[in-house]
Amino acid sequence: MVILYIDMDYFFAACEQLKNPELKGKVVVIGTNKEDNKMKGVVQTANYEARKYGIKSGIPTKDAYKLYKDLVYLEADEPYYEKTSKTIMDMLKGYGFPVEQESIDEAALDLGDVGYEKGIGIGKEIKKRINNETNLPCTVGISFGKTFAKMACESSKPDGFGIVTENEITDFLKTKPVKALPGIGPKTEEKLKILRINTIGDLSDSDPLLLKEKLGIVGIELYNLSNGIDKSKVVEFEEVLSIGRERTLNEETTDVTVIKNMISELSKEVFEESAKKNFWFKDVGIKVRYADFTQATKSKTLNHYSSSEEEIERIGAVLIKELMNKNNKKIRKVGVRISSLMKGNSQKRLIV
DNA sequence: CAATCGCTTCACT
DNA sequence: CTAACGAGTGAAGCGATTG
Repeated sequence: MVILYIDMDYFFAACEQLKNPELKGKVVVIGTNKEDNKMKGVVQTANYEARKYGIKSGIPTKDAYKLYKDLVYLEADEPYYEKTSKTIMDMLKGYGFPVEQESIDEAALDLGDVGYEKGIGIGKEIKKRINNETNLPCTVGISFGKTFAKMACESSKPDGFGIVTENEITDFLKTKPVKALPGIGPKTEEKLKILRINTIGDLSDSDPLLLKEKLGIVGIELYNLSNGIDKSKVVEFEEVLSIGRERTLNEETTDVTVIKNMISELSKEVFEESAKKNFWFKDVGIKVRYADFTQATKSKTLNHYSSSEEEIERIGAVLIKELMNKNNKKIRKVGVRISSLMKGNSQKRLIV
């Protein structure tokens, strides 16, 4: 089995540099927020010039300015990135292998049993075509499992090409920090650190039962990966499980009217997104983040599938009221989400 | 006792 | 150097509830 993993390099920033070549060589940051309240947001993508100064995804924008005061801040131009993404994904699908789109700028191809030699040939060609046809840089990874292909890709960035075979996997993994495994973030890293597990090698030498106890099912998957066992599969049609929108308010507040207005706005956006994709939903949920950064959520399962904007908004209003009655802490951010989705085709109009 | 519900936690970019 | 107060999106996990 040969899996090809393609990941665009600093995708949003690269797209912006394509639109405006004058940005090349400059420190560029795409933020999560609009220009007017950019200091309340975080960095979504930073180009490599920015990364040299320690600016990376997830850090507060105001910290990015501390690291480099003359950076170029840009709002995300999602429609443009989506369009570019589609061009790339369509090209990948043209090869006829199963393709899983992992995100807006990542995809995995299952080349089946073509062997590494042919796989590398196809990978090189794809990389070249992406460079030629979009003028954007990307990195390609090849391995015998999706997760390992992703890791091969990650470790070859930027503008690289990484191959890890069955024979090489043990050496490839053993000295890397556990954080290099997809799915291990700060929290899991910390839990493992307490167990004195710092590298993937440590993980492979650890007791799987202990991992299961401390991390649940995830622990077993990590144990397998650390031992060179990658069960992940390329899934062509990954189904969407939920659609949500959340937004930070201009100022922290306990004002019901302000909150309800935001709920309406978000409900509308969620509805539009679901209508565009032709989804019906059976669950509506809301989320708030208080001024102290603690979070709370509340959700309601309907007794039927719905496709009504009014219903999202109405339930959202009820739920937020229940949440606000419980305490009157200031609210910083609210979110609306629908889940238990079903394609609303004429064929299946299920009333439960 | 398995499926569903309601909610929290976590990992990305 | 470390703790910290930063957005938005989504999936997964888990205990409680229910039929």
